[in-house]
Amino acid sequence: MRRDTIEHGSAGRGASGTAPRRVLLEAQDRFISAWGQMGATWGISRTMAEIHALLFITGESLCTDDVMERLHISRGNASMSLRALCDWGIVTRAHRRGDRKEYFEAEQDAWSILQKVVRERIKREINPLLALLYEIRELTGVPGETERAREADTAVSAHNTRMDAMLQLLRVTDELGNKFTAASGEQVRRTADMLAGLEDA
Amino acid sequence: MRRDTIEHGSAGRGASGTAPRRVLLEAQDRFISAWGQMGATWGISRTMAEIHALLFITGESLCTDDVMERLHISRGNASMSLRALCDWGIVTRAHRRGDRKEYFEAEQDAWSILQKVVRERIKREINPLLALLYEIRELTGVPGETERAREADTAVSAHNTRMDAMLQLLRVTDELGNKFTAASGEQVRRTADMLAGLEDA
DNA sequence: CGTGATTTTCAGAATATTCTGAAAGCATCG
DNA sequence: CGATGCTTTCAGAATATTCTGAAAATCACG
Repeated sequence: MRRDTIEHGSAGRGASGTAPRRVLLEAQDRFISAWGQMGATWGISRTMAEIHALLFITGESLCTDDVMERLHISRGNASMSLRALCDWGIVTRAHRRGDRKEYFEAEQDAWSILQKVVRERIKREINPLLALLYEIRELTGVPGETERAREADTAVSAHNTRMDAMLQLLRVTDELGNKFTAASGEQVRRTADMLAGLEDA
Repeated sequence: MRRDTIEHGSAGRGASGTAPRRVLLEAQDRFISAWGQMGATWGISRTMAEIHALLFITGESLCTDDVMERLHISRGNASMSLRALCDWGIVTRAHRRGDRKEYFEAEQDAWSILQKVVRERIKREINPLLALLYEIRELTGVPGETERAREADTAVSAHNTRMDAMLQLLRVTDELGNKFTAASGEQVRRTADMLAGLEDA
């Protein structure tokens, strides 16, 4: 994919912003790239991650055209990606009085972003997987019952052991995720500070 | 992508296996599909995840041809994917005396698989991202120093606050991941059992 | 309603990823 | 060595994903 770096410089005209401003724009661009890259490796479309990065790092509410211009993407792409970000709950729609346009802003609390992403991924990916695995597990005997006939079959019983181990792992992961996403901002903040402290020790 | 379900049935000939065996094969196939699907949504190629699922759920050591046949994939694909799984540390090469072929087997402990995947993803994805973000953070002032000129600039200082929040989140995540991947099997098992218990409460 | 501004949708184009198969590489054995 | 059996590599094909742009839908307001 083509990814051109934007020149926020003095190229051309002299009045293109003060030095701190140029540095800020450059830092934003690099943040956007880094975030986009990360999104891509975790199964989120790069553009979606970039739009999110843009809204987060500028902290402003931007309209579709702002996003299109800054990221060089089409209207359709911007529209669809923004909607998806809203569905994930990490971007919200906003309006300005006397302006028909719709503006978007990103959740500004980093931990809250993570909570929302985790919540959504559990709901969309872990839970359906768990349901499937339970279904598959039952093909080879109900876990509770001790089925004589099947317990005798070494292959089946080994299979069941493996399935049960995987199910436990997913259940625990699911539960841990639920605990985390249910935590209040205060709880998360205190825990994070504690863990951040540990790391220096 | 085309994904055909394999018929492990009595179709055609009568001697195609006992009933438990057919059920086992069906359960394996469905596990493989589910696992492949999950891999795909988490940024791992579907085939790689499927091969891993196959090796895990059968518990056997299989050679390249076994994998090719069961999953209907080409030799090249099988070879590359198996190598990648070995690089991730969740599949190991094995040999049988009097046989030149190479066999592969999957780590059988589910928690250990997760530990290895987490370790690798931290190393490959979180750490480089952290490095990038530190670099970007320094464009707008060194965190420690109180730079008068820049502190005055509201936009820059808000930017720095956001960057610092994101950096803290990633540092804590990284550290948590390291703690988890460093835990012994015994520690993990005890913790998991504890958490599994909590969930029923 | 009618008009103009804005947003959404979606077929087809562009791009990126994954897969194949045949050729090249590498051991091991006779 | 040279043949044999197995593995790896990689260019090009197949497939999946993402993006575009223009048409259709929606909306706000007179």
